Amino acid sequence: MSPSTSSRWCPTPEQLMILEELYRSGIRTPHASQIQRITAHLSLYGKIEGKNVFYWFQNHKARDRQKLRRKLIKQLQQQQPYHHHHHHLEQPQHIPSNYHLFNYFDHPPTPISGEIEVAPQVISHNWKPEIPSRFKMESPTMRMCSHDWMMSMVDIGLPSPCCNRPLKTLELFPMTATNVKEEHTNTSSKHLSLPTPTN
Amino acid sequence: MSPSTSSRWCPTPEQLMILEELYRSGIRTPHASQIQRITAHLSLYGKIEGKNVFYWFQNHKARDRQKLRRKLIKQLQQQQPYHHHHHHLEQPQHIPSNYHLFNYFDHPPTPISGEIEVAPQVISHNWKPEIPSRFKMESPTMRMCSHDWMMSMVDIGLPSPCCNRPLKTLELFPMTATNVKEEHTNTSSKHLSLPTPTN
DNA sequence: GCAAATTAATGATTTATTCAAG
DNA sequence: CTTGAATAAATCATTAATTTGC
Repeated sequence: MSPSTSSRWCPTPEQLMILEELYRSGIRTPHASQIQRITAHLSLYGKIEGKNVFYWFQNHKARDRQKLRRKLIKQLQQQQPYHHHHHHLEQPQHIPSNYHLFNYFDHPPTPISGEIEVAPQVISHNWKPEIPSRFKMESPTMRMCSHDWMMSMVDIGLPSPCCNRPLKTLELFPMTATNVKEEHTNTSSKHLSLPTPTN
Repeated sequence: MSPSTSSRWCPTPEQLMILEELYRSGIRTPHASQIQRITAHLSLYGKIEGKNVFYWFQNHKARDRQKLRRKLIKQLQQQQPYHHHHHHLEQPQHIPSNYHLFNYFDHPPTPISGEIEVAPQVISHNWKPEIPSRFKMESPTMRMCSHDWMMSMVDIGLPSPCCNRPLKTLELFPMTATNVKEEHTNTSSKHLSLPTPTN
């Protein structure tokens, strides 16, 4: 392939440095006007289009998050193997039956005073956990498979027919493989591409 | 930090996933019986109490709404940053934030009326992605030095005046409207590494 | 040293999900 | 109930790094 007909943008070191500096400064998903300016200034250092800037931030953010997610999963899995579920654990710890009153009062006894709790949000998106086999089907409360359990919960939660969302089959529990389905090696479909791009 | 010394609940990935699945399925404010059951099942995966479940739903719902609200406000506000200092390269072209969608909207302009067109996915693999000319930048003439320019970009990107540098430990305020507060790894660049000057 | 072969990074696309407006 | 807008996740595809045999 001729170098003049490169099919995708190849950032120059200066462009990359500036993009990373912007990212480091907090920009994650720039909008149209920002993309426009960034593109204009980065074009001083080489050929670039707005879509390149857009894609760069998308990918960088996603892969940053992916990295962090993987790190956290590893940490959490190595930290505590979570002993229990031995005997009568199906007794939950002391739910005062006035919990429903919280819904009315909406004032927790220990007020979370405005600050943002980070922990759930950090790892709040999809990820594929790896459940050791000893956690699979042992406890008496796990007789129901979790999909069924979830369905029953949703059933209770939605007595009125307001949410008929199809509830696409999300894999809550990976079946057997201890594979965190990342690192997808792209040896799957390597058919040759068309020879002459119309550039 | 050891989990035994942790003063607050730290959800395991399994717990978090199940909670999010329940949330996605429509549960927003579970009542006492639901909380009880959810807690019972989640306790298979780690230490948890009913109040954790309760608070999780409260917080998740609130932050979901907050995120949406801020996103909408932001994207409305970012339509007018055009009265900055000097803008002789400002083009009236409107770059939407979703560049990728333009492949759908743009390339098959329905040449044949009255016939169902072939689904774009069928032919999209060998499609030569060329952004229409209205997205292409003209050669910029702005010569602001990159530091000042970067600051202005960050200014736009950060409506909150409190964070203009990466906080290493904990970030209480979201920098952009829609991001999840993950921390970045600064060493992702292979071509250049910036020695983090602003400290 | 060098290319061919292989692997890792990353740019570019597609798909799915969300909320809310119509 | 449908659709629009936005974007995150997943995937595809190409380039760069690197490994390997010579």
